[in-house]
Amino acid sequence: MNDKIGSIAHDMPDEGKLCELSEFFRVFGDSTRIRILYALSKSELCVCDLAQLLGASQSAISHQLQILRTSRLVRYRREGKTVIYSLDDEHIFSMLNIGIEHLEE
Amino acid sequence: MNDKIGSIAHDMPDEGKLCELSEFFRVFGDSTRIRILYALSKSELCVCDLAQLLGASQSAISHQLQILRTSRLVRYRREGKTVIYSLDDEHIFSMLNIGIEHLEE
DNA sequence: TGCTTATATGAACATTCATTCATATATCGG
DNA sequence: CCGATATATGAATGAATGTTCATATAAGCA
Repeated sequence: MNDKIGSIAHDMPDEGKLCELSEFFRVFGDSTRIRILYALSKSELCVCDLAQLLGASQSAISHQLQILRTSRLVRYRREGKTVIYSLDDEHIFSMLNIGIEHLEE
Repeated sequence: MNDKIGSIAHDMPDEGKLCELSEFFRVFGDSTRIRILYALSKSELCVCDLAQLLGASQSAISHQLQILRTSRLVRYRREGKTVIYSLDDEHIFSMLNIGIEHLEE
């Protein structure tokens, strides 16, 4: 059984990688951010649309968007006074769907 | 554009569902739990093996396993003095893999 | 230049959460 | 029954985190 542990230990990604992985998942672990991501999976949206849609303050949304930007989960571009956000890649979409599938069992 | 918001609002799952979804993801958002899940994706393991493998205290592992049990991410059975844990379903595995793929870009 | 709207950001506060320590429960061997 | 080993759990503590409030930046318009 020490062999078992040894071989698993050998196959494990290093702690840094698994830490990054948990940080990646943690970003999905907040309902405001999940709702932002879900909304963006339907359409690109500006900050004030998101705030209105989610019934949250502009500041709260902006703070959460910063986290999503830092994690590279969203893209953004400025158009005049507004800034328009969209999902960064399709992994995000499959991620949401796997979660939803899991809950629907 | 109010139409846009309206139709997205209409398509959004209710807040409760999206809250469950974020809670589900939050479970993956801790490096100790991720390492437990990763180890269990290789083989079923008892608590003391997990503790040794991860270099964590028995108590810390036990507390995290309780969270994983509550979220139905792991199964367990008693065998004599030891309790053996394993992954509960294959969604967990695809979940980990999507995360890993995402980081490897 | 001044005013308004849209967005970003820093500080403070309250809450959540992971770990540790101490202790309880459970199983086995003698 | 008693001691040893494996696991679970409650309380306490310190760290991480989401929101709010106030304010800063940026763009458009008169």
